[in-house]
Amino acid sequence: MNEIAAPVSYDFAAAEPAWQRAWADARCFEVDDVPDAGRPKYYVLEMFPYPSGKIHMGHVRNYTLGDVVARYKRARGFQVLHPMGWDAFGLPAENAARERGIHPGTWTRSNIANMRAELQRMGLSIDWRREFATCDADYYGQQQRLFLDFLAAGLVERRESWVNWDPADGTVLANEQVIDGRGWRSGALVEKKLLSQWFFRITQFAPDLLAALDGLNRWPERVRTMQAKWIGRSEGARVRFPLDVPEAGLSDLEVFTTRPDTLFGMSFVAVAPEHPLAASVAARNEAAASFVAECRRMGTSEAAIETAEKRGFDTGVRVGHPFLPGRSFPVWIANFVLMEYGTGAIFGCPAHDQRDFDFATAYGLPIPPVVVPQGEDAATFAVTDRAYDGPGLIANSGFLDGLTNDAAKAAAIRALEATGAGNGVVNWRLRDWGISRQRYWGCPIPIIHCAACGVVPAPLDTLPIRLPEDVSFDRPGNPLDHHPTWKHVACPQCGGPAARETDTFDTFVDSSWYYARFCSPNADVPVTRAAVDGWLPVDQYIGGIEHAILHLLYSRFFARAMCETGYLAVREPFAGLFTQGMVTHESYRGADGRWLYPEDVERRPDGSAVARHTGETVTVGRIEAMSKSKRNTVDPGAIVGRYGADTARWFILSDNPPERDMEWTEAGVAGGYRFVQRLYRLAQGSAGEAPAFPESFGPDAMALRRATHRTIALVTASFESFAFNVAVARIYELAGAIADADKNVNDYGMKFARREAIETLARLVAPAMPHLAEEIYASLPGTSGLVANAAWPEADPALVAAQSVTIAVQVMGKLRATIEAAPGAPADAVIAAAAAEPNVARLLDGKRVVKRIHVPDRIVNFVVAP
RNA sequence: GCGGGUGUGGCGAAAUGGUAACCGCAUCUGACUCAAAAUCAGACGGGGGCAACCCCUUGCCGGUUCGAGUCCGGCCACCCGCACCA
Repeated sequence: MNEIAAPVSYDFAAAEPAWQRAWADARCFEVDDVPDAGRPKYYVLEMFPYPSGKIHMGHVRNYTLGDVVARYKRARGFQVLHPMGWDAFGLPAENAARERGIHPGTWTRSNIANMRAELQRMGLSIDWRREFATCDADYYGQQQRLFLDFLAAGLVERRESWVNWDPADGTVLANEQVIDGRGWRSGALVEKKLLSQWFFRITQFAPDLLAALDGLNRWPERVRTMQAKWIGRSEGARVRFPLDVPEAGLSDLEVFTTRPDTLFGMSFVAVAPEHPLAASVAARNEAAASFVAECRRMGTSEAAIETAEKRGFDTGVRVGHPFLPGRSFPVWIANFVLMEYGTGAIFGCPAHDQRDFDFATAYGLPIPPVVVPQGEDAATFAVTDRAYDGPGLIANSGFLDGLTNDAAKAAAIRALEATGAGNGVVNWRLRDWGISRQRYWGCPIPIIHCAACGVVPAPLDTLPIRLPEDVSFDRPGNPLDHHPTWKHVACPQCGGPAARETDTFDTFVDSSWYYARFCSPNADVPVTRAAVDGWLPVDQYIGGIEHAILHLLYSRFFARAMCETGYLAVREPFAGLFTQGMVTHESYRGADGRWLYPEDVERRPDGSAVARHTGETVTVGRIEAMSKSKRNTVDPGAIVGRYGADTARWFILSDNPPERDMEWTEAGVAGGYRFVQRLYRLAQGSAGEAPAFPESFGPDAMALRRATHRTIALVTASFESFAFNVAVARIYELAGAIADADKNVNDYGMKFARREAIETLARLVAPAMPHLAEEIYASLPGTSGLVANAAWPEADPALVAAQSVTIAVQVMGKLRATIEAAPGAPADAVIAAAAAEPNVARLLDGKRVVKRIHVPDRIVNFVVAP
């Protein structure tokens, strides 16, 4: 990094804190819990941060984007709710406690203090009075109350279930937190384990969560697609196959299929290793038991990676077939059948399903074809190399013969329903949300377990159930569980000895309703109706794409659940969603292969790089997302210290479109810094006197005024569409136009035009560079108050309208000349002028013009005969 | 495999179906300076031509259109998400 050696005219280090104080003193960004009915509201929210200790560039980008929107909307006359808080529960605090003996609360509070100061240095327009952390008892106590209301409303249930067990963290993970068979945080291989767990019944809302995606037209298409796939609706049938001999207390085996049209092509039935029937067989058959145990070891991990090999175990159990009386089929345990999907059992139709085909081939099972593609003969068609899963006519299928797939599906379902052997159903991929975590640093689940009364909700007047402070992390497992006294309480029902639930909520619960709490953060109920009715939904939510599924789906569920329990009227919490790209940087490695921080590397003009202190040669690696492991991070604090917050914000906005990944470069920041200084210097030229509106303007002054008003219109349009980089380009142009004008006459009209341009510039850059904007605005004569409270500039339509337009002249679609014309000039005159252009006339000479295209103020195109 | 996205100068990029490359970064040249930095001015997709001008160029091939970066069809590459979902 190069030091800025030049004499600095704008002292951002003094100005930025001063303006931040001025905004705080004027309470510019504070709004009421209940918005004014008379003014439009706008709720801007960025995903709140986990208090890891320091902000990173991803935060800077996220909060800069949100702040620009908030300040812009405020200038446009909206009352803007723009809050900030902390997603403060979670495992890192416990890790810090184990590793360094710091209490998780102490660690978290000190991180929050640090990060709050860093965010405040960015000059964000936040109503800090609304700040809270999810580890505040005021917050998580209300969350406990929500849970109890959800429980009473039938939205929560407790059940035994196979869970994903993270042996490294000693906790349960949701399916969504298992990535490639590994814990999303620890990276440890996940095992299957049977535990009693609390579940939010999110599947109740599956149809609504899917259908409502259509209405979220201010969400990125890909996020909606990801959610739709995650919810995973599929139409099919449940089919019951009678067991020849009852097994596991079952007289039949239930299967889900989307292909009831291929029921006559059945070759076998297969159940998941976790299926009760598999357990029952394993109980009396050692070989089956060892197969099941092997599958469990593989868990979701190896299986996901080694997708190829299909393995199974023939249980010896046999089932009948609803359409084929007298026939019987084998029941296998198969490693590719998922207990979590459908009924945990399938019927195998190898001819028309590739997985079943692979399995049947491996174990020598029959492959009877029942769907005949067009052009094939039912008598001779056979499936040999791979399954045929395309369309065709049904054959070898009794009453279904000759039907199309769709007709056969319907007919098969009718037949199943008539005999009671099955029925048509819609199946969902979405699973209920398991929320129990065996951890200390989370919100305690407000439940008491009594030997006599069973599961008893904690009485409302005992909330919040606070975490105990005196906990030890000197042994593995959950400190709440081995706390000497905390969990021992009297049963609220019978008064006998009972124990608190020692599990805490998944931290995704904490972040599923914080947007609602921000509306009335100090209420002694979870939310107050007038506040949430006034402010929700969030008009613009901004954050990373990594939360496209989990956090957003859970929040959508919570809004629905809070509607059902009377807290909200809004079922969709986020009307608009913007997903920003990542911040990337070059990575560097020393000769010995270790990663180097950018601040320790010097780029040479020839493109090579050396270590700043040792001079050793450095290899420049890929440009990738900033990460601690690659050490390609840049500390926002250092950047703000060296260049100021406005420069950092400006560079972030100017570099590229915000939804794309941006590359953080030293040259880019330095460029932003130069513009900050340039703007400041330009503004000095209009200090000192306040010109009144002149009687007339010279041509140069008029040109500058037109540039000013055109810029207002263009920047406004760009802001509306999140095209901040385009807005920046237009602002650069206006700055250039002022500098150009300074070379010309400086009459009275020009003085006015120049001052108007400078003031406009200050207001236009205010959302992006709020401190500099105030500094400039205050230096101009005739201004008063803060830009933060000023209205957005209005473009004068008369000055925006072009005085003359450049019309492209084409011959046969190729550009041959341009002409100037008055806007709206009649077609005849424009075409005549175009034809008179020497270059055009030359090309038209001797040719027959068959068509003259004229698009007003745009283009003339002559089409000539060949 | 399925779904989504992206592909334009050295780089980040711009462009209601209507002058492709605005603006910035980097680079080069000039002014200022003893000198450098900063600042200011200019050049900057490729090729041809003394010039006027001409040709080529938005991943590739084709189509629609007076006109395509933009719309349609088919490929290629890369990125992201999901993935034994029955």
